[in-house]
Amino acid sequence: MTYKPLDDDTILNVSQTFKALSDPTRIKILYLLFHEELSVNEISKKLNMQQSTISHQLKYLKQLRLVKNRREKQMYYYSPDDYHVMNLLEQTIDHIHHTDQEVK
Amino acid sequence: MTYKPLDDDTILNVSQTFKALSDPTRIKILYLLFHEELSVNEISKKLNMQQSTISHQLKYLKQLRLVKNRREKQMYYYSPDDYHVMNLLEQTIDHIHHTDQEVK
DNA sequence: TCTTAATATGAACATATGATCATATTATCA
DNA sequence: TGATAATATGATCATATGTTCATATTAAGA
Repeated sequence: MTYKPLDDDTILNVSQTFKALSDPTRIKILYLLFHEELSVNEISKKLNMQQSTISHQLKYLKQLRLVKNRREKQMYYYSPDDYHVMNLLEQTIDHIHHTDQEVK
Repeated sequence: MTYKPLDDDTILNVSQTFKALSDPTRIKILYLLFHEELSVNEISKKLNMQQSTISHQLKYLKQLRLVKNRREKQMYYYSPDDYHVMNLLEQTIDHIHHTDQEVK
């Protein structure tokens, strides 16, 4: 494999992708959405967190196009919108589950 | 696929893994080491960054066991130590390279 | 139209983070 | 042993980040 320096755009793009997955709240949200489409209120109830917190994080995830939403009456239903990133998350969860936990 | 809430340890572990990959400097270091074993000085010269900065980040990566080192005379040679994480990085770089860059 | 439900938004704040500077540590070799 | 090379470390600082609070926005239904 030949070495080719990464350009700045790529590095920024990669770091943003991983940063999106580096926060516990965002991980929980994505993991929920992985299994079912949910409204903001449903997410905040399931995670027992403030509606505002969830809304802010959903906005963050939407800006990065990791989730999308659709309106139904007064509610917005969110769902994943990036197969590759969801795959990274799934892989990593699986890997950790299959690895001895006492890393410390 | 059945839904099973993530336990706190797993979430922390996952977030730490992605956080390690969320910083441009750490990405550059890991990408260099992906191709060859290097000393601290060599890394700092290749990246044109301060020795102290590199040393701090290597310590961070070593604590997470993403890199290891071996001594040779006064020098420490660093190399990757986590196949799964290096794989995540490689996958993501490849994916971004194969995706249209004009995201925004 | 008034009220309520659902969501979004902006300011504020505390904490986390990454780089830098100065200096310490360690080993090598003359 | 004294000087030098390579690396590590700790303090400091500016910026980034995540949450909260209060409030705005929007749509639906009585």
